[in-house]
Amino acid sequence: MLNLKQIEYCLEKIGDMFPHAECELVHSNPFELVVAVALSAQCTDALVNRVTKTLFEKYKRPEDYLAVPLEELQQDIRSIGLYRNKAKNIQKLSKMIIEDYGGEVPKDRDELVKLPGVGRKTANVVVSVAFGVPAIAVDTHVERVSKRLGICRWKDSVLEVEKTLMKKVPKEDWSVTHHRLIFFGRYHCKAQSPRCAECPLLSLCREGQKRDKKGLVKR
DNA sequence: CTCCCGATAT
DNA sequence: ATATCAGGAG
Repeated sequence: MLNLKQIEYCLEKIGDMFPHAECELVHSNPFELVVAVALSAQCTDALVNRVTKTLFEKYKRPEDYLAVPLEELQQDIRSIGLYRNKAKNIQKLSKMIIEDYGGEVPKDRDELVKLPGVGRKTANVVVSVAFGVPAIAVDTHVERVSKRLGICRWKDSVLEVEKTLMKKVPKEDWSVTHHRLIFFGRYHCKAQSPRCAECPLLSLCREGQKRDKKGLVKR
């Protein structure tokens, strides 16, 4: 496990690698962001953006998602995967935003979580990106990177990973750090072939010690 | 824990 | 062929 100094060193180096890390889900208002993040579960941002490019031309407001049959919305997002659950969630969430929140996306995370298809991770992304509230959304990348480096323990739940990061990182840096960890995981410390040979953190990375130059686990 | 699921990289 | 992708719900 890394101590605070080592964690700060890691985050500084990652910041050098990805100084401009930010949300890559294309959106132009909070409602579009909610939809985009809800669609992004177990799917790449690139694929979500490909679909929302046309989706957001057809569906502007929550009412628009309720104006079509479920099957039509399913087809419109089919290439995303998990499309039956996601289509149902988006219609229900649209209905709730109209009926319970006056047509506006709630700015409170505990309210966002009440929306179907919106869990803690998605809610953290929305408050952070759309409303500027400090938050650390722990997705697959943040979890993997934190565990490989030794910022947290392998057995930790995503909630425990989030708590650890919130404790180790100053609150004003939560959102930037969160995006930098995502970029580091997405483009460098990748799940299948991490680029350990060109990693400035190799010497203190416990997972890196177990891997060869190609980032493959040694036998 | 399982299920949902198509697209893409390896 | 298999692993992975800005997870969430039952």
